Amino acid sequence: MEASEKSALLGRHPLFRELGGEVLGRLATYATTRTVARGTTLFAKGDPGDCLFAVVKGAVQVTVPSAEGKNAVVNLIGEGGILGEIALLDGQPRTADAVAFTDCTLLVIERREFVSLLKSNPDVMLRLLEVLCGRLRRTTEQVEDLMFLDLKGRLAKTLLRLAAMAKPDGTIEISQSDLGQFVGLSREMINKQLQVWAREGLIRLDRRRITLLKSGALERIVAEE
Amino acid sequence: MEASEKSALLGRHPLFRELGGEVLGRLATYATTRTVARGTTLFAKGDPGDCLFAVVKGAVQVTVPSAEGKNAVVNLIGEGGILGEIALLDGQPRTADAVAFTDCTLLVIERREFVSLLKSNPDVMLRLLEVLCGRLRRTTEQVEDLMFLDLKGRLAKTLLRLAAMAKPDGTIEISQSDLGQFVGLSREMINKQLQVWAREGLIRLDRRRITLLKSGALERIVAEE
DNA sequence: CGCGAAATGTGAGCCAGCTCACAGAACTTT
DNA sequence: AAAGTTCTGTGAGCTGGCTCACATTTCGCG
Repeated sequence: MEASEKSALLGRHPLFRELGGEVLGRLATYATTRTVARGTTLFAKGDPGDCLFAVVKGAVQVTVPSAEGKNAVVNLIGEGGILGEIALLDGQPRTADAVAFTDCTLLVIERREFVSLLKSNPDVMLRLLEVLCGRLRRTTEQVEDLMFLDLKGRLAKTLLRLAAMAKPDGTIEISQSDLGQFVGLSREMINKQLQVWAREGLIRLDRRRITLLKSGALERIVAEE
Repeated sequence: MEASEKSALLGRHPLFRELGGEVLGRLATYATTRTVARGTTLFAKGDPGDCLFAVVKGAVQVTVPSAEGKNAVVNLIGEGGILGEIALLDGQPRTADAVAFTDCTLLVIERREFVSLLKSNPDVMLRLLEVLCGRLRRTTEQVEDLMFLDLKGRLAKTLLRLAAMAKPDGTIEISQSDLGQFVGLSREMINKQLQVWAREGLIRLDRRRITLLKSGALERIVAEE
């Protein structure tokens, strides 16, 4: 990828939006592009965290692994999102695994570069604070959901969230087992609930695809708990 | 409380540690002291967040309320901790309730003051980034725990965490129902498990007090899941 | 001191979500 | 087109944690 292209890509991200052209250019020259296939591990929990990723195309899954091989998805970073900032900032090991959820192209920025950018651009730091606040709100909400919502509520909420990130036609491309990991519930139960909603006409099921037909009804299900 | 006293208190907090005396002094004159009794609500979820709290003495419980009156504790901020920074930073409503867990004395800093401090002191911003990273790690860990640990694991972990915050004699002063809210499980189940551990000699139970006798054993319980 | 409130201890039964165990369907590889 | 592999659909039975319902103890206080 060309430097000017990278520069344009980075500039599109909220974190870097306000940077002047020349700073952006410098950052872009140091950023490397990486293209990976679905399923590729970008980093694993416990690794030293020495770089920041920006998603140019595709989506990356952030998951925490359990002792017994089960994974729980804590976040899905779509186009224009960044990931890996925490370990980068505090120098501690990574808290989670990151795996390409689709084929992806990414920009990788080394710690050294990023830190020096931060030091010379307080605006970026402010932006970063905002990004972290957003993350914290999301994660706190997830704690709430785990404590207070049951299968229906959590599943409905997850579907709505995924739909919001995906194509605007309300179609979600995901296998039901993957969906189970997003929701944090067993594949079988997910399937049973989806069947119910399909019979009620709220959604449409195809292989590796879910189409939301009545999002309003799903929203009501989330709310009523 | 006197200004010099406030100044000293603030200076003790990691967030402000590196500030020069005169900046600290200015901050201190604008900070107001507030003393509240156990159970006082500092703010509620949904409120506009226009101030930052620093805990001088006592501890503050951060909880999220559910529709049906149940509360789940997401954090406990002890002496030297701060709270309320998220809503302050991003201007959104508060994500959670904050209630004095013990009698408390607090310092309250208005948004206006804090933001101007931030702008003129990039060091503080860096510190703040660290604080947020820490919060995010904690919250993510809580998500993990909710997904992967059962009653025993979560209870053991909570006990260890509370013990680490409390007096060094390994004694925790809390009612079992409050403990239930910390762990996110029913008071009855908490009680039954505590009984088991008491019989096994891992802990000692008194009214509103739990004493850890063999923390090692509890740590092992957390680990083996 | 005695009464109400708060905190603890414990059994009984319920139920959401889990696991296990398949069966069929739909892709993909050779 | 045959043989995997990955998905989906579904029943049966188990179980951890919940709720409900009390009994008991301890504390605060008028």
